[in-house]
Amino acid sequence: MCPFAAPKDLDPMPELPEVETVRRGLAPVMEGQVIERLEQRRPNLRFPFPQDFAQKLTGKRITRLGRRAKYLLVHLSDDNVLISHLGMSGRFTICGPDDAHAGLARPDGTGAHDHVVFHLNSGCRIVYTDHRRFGYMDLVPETDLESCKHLVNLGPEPTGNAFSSESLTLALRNKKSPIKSALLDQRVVAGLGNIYVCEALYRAGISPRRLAHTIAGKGKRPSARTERLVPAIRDVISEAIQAGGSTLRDYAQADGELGYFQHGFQVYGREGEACLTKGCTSSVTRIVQSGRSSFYCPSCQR
DNA sequence: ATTGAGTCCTGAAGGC
DNA sequence: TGCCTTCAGGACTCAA
Repeated sequence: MCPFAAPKDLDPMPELPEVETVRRGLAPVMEGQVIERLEQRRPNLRFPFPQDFAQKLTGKRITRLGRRAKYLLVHLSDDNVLISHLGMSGRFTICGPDDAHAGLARPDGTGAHDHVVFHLNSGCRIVYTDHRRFGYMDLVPETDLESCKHLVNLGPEPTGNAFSSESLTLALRNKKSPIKSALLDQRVVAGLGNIYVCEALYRAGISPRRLAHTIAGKGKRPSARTERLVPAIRDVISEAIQAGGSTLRDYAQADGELGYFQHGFQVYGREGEACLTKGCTSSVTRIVQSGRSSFYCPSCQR
C-alpha cells in the first residue's frame, strides 16, 4: 500500500482527469474521517502554506471531496475548504494502518519529498508527495469558494453543460493567440493541460498553430471547427477519466498511489512516429509554442 | 487589455 | 564513469 511506486515511462502530469481520478480514489478513504493529526514538513510548496495550517485542520472532519478544474477540494466540518493543486508532480498516496513506512524518508531516497501527511482516525494516512513543489495548498471559507482567487476566473468544466460550441465561440472570438495557447488558458476552458490540448486538437483536425479567432469564425453561429473541437475536448477528457477509474483499483492495490495510469496518447510524446490516422503517411511533428511542446500531424491538422 | 517571456523546482537524460 | 547542461510542465508575475 505504500509509495514504492515503479518508475513510469512518462512522467505523469495531473490535468483534470488525473485530479478527478485522485478524488475518486481518496473519497472513500477520506470522507467522514477526522483529521487527527496533520504533519506539515516544510513551510511552503510553491507558495507558503496558510498561517497555522496544521492547527486549523486538526480535529476537523472531512465532509466531502470535490473538484474544480485541476483543483482538489477537501470540504471540512468547520465550513472551510482545503484547496489542493497538484502542480506538475503532486501525488497522494494512501497508506494503511499497518504500513510503517508512511511518509518517512527512506534509505533509498524515496520519501524525501513527502511534504504533508494526513493522519485519519481510521488509522489510514494520506501522504502528499511533490518533488518539484509546483503544487500548493490553501484554505478558504466555503462561502467564498467560488469567488476565491483560485477559482474565480476559471472557465467552464469541459464535461459540463456550460461548455458548448456557443460558449467556446465567444471565448475564442477576439483571441489572437494560437489555439494551443488559448486552450491552455484556464479562463477559456478549465482543466486542460498540455497533453489533452494536443490530443483534442488532433482529434478535431485543427493545427495548434491556427489563430484562435479563425476557429471561432466571424458569424454568430459556431464554425465547423468549433463544432468539432467541443466534442473532441469533451471526449478526450471523459475517456481519460474513464480510463483512470478503470485502473484505480489496480493502482490502489499495487501501491496506493492514485490517479496515474498508462494513457494511449495519439500524438503527445510521439515526435517522429507515424500519424495514426488511417491512410495518412505523415509523422507527428513537435513544435514549441510559448515555451511548451506541441505535438501534431501537419497533414491531418489544419 | 492582451499576449508572451521569465520564473519557480527537481530528476532524468544526453553530451563529452 | 562523472560532471555538466538541457528539458519538462502550470500558473503566477512582469513587461511590451
